[in-house]
Amino acid sequence: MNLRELSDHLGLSQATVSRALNGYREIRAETRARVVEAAEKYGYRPNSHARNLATGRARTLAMVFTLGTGLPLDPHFLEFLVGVSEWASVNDLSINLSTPDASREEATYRHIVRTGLADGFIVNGPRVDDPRPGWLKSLRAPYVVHGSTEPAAPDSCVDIDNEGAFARATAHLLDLGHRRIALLNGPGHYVFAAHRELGFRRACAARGVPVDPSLLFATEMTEEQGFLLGRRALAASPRPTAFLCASLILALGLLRALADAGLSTPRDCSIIAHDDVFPFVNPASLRPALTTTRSPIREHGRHVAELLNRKIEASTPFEAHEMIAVDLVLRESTGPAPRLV
Amino acid sequence: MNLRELSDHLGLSQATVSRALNGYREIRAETRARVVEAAEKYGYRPNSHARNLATGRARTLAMVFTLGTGLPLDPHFLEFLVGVSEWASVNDLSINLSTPDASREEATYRHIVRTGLADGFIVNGPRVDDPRPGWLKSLRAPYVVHGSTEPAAPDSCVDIDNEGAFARATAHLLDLGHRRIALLNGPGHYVFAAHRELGFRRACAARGVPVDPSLLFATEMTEEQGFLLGRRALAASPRPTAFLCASLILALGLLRALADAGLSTPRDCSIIAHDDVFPFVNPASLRPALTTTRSPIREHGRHVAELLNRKIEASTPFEAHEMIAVDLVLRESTGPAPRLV
DNA sequence: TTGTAAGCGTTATCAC
DNA sequence: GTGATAACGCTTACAA
Repeated sequence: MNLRELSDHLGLSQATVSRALNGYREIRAETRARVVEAAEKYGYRPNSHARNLATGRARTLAMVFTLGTGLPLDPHFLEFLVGVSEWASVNDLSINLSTPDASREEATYRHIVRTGLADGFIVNGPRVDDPRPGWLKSLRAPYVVHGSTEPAAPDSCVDIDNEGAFARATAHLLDLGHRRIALLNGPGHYVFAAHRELGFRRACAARGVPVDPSLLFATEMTEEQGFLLGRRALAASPRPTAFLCASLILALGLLRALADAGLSTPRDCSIIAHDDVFPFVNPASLRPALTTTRSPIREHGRHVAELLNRKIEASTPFEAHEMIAVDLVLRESTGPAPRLV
Repeated sequence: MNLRELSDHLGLSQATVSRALNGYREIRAETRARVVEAAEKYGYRPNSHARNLATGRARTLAMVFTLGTGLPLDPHFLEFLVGVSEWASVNDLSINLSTPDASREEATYRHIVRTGLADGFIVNGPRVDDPRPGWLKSLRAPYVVHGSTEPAAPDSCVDIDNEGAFARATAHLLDLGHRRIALLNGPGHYVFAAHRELGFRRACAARGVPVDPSLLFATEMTEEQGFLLGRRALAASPRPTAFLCASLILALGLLRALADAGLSTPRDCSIIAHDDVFPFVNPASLRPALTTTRSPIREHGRHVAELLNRKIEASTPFEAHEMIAVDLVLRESTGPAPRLV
């Protein structure tokens, strides 16, 4: 059933039916009701390609996830993606997802713009000196960055206060008397990791506590790395009495390393992990329940989608920086620093 | 740059340019070369909506992931999705992703078909008595199921031999002398879980080993459940001497429960887990390295995409069942059964 | 308030 | 081998 058939049935013109369905003011209420009812009855839905062709819009948001750039395709991305998709569903937009390898990254963006597949882009996992904002600018495509680009860049973005969150977590550990704190951070080429380290250093500096570079780790956020680096950190002497983890997955590995070393938390060693809130690992149910800096990444997705859509619909371009709060949730994995061995 | 502009530049008709670019035979080689070169030079790309409107195809594969149906949105889905997307990218298809809640599930399928957003569907995580194949059939939309639908249903699907894999794993444990084996299975309403239990039971029956129903668990595949159910199973008396886990994530929790109980693997308790191959948890790097039934789920995605595309392009409908092999990878977590306590 | 008609940018069907 | 021209199904001036 297409528009012409429907309008024939109704004895109205295509234009009138189209306007009735699209909520135009000038349509008489009675006519509109008749049209809407008939559309319902026949299950009419406007063909998306025809509509997109006529309006010049794709009603689609694009996410390009480049494989092999060091960003492991982990649950963070999935949760974020779901957030985007939820918002899009509700607002009748589609999601276009592509996963090129690094060599075809730029071509993929250009392809999507040139063919009109999407109206705007979400840039994930901004890297230091990220080329993507530049590409998108020269393609004149709207985009929103999830995370921040360096340094106070003019790109629209939605981010959490990574620096503040890690400074606060660090301060909490310092308050508890910890002086040797290890940081299990994300990969160094990501902006968020740099910001977290900044927060860590800032809190330490504020108390005059020196930072031991050998306790700073930048790594992929896998269980395995959590275990390996945790073990390495614990071999230091004196060993750290507390850990800050950039992700719950890392913390899982760290817990294993601690158990392996016969250390108990929080008696021998405190832990704070950043929790992006995955459905399949709950920090409150771990042993011990983990103290976390918490920010549901799915919600970030909704915010990003909403902002991107605003940019797409904006008659005059604008940039916006949205900052999402991070909670520090105290549970059982943090306690007073032990005497050093 | 659109087709008209390009053909004007070339002094050719739109029809000729279009045909040259689409590889039609009748175009003179020289003409084609000239056209291709110009298209390259001006960065011409056919507008996807116009093309889709003209051809009646969307060149898009749809994945509908319904939230809150008990399928946790876990890394399995993401890895699978990447596989689909990789294949799609290479073959110049798009992915349309939506995540309705359960109440809008059927409407979402209908919406996508009616609006022509996609040419075919991938059905994930088939459930017992799954309504989706029925919906898609009545919508006359091509689809491929990832997994099997009950029982030997006529739906096209790509699946692994869940029953065979778990039978083989169970047999291996029985060979090692284990007689009390606990099964940490996925949620009962999924077909794959039913098949795995079948394999388990078949192997036990073949040796005349009775199955203790209190050692059979059907659960969401989270770390937490692995821990809780592992703990519960270990409290039985006599306790199980081996575990079969439906996922590596469950095994992670189980390992925690074992450590908690002061049990060592494989001395006190053997483990075999099913490994879908995630980038962020590597069974070979766990302590002990886990014996697994292994089947990279990303590869499933590629197979499903390829089969779905064949169905979409088929002039005459057909059904195909593709079975992917599962490896049993022996590592350190399986050993002879201990004397029961 | 409704109808007419001109796009939107392709592909496909004819002629030549 | 190439060129007109008619779809494809919708939106949107412009007319009435």
